Amino acid sequence: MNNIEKKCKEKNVRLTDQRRIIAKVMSDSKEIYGSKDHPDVDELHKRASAIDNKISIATVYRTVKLFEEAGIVEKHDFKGNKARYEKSPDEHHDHLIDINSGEIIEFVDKEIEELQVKVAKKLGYKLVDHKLELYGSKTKK
Amino acid sequence: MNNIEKKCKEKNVRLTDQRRIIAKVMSDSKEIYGSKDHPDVDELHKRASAIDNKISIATVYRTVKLFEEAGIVEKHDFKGNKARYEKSPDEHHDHLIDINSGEIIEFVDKEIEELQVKVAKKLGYKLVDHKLELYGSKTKK
DNA sequence: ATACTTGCAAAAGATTTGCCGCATG
DNA sequence: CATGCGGCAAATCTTTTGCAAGTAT
Repeated sequence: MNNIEKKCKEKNVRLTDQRRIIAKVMSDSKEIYGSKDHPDVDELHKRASAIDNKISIATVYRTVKLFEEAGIVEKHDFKGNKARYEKSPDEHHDHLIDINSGEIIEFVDKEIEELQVKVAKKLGYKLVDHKLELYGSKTKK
Repeated sequence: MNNIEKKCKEKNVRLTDQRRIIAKVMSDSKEIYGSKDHPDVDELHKRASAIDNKISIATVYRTVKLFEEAGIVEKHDFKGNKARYEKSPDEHHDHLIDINSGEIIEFVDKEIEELQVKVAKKLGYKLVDHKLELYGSKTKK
């Protein structure tokens, strides 16, 4: 039983064949495709279809939304196009997107995290969520 | 002649009646609606229509895209919904969005800015662009 | 048994585009 | 005059939804 299935149990999200498949596809995502992998719904549907070819894209949409609301996966709206998903990481991280290759690098910077809280507080707010995306091009060395 | 019109001249963006109207609406945006104002295309169309009621929404779409590509306005994809626009500020800033009221507060934090460059460099990248959005709720005092 | 899920196709919401007459430089 | 622009409606793309039938607990 993968991580996502466990979380479904915890959160009382009913498991079905389709959801199990989508859970598996998302759980496997990184191992198979590397750290750059943040699939969109189409891609998830493709991968899920390889396991069960009658799964519909509507179900994929419904399932990622369900998982997102349960805090099981994270949705990202990187520049421009469709939403992309990754399973909720154990520790939070942000993303650097290679503007040439599209590759996504995950990173954490404690200092930046702390400063965000501080900035919000200074403005009279409690920080609830944040989004930090860096866009860059590889330094030719 | 407003700021946006000036920039159009500079960048050789041809001015037309419609574009002048949209430029004016965006230039006025802050003065009229306050710092929270980051209108979406519908809203821009509404405001433009008040000046010239035959302006079409397709033109608004085409114009904001044109302005964006010329670096004259900035496009934001805040959580979830449609794109919102503001005229390119003289100095860059980021946004804190009040998750209850939708109000948008602009801020700059030099330290965070510098850390971003540093993080990118550490990962082997030159920082080209970034997006930082804080989502928070007002601290009850 | 009952409430929740799924697949399908249709609908919806946002944005883009083809065409053709019209304006701008 | 030549090139580019604007209006309209149709097209596209992504995501959501109504419905009838099937499934999980």
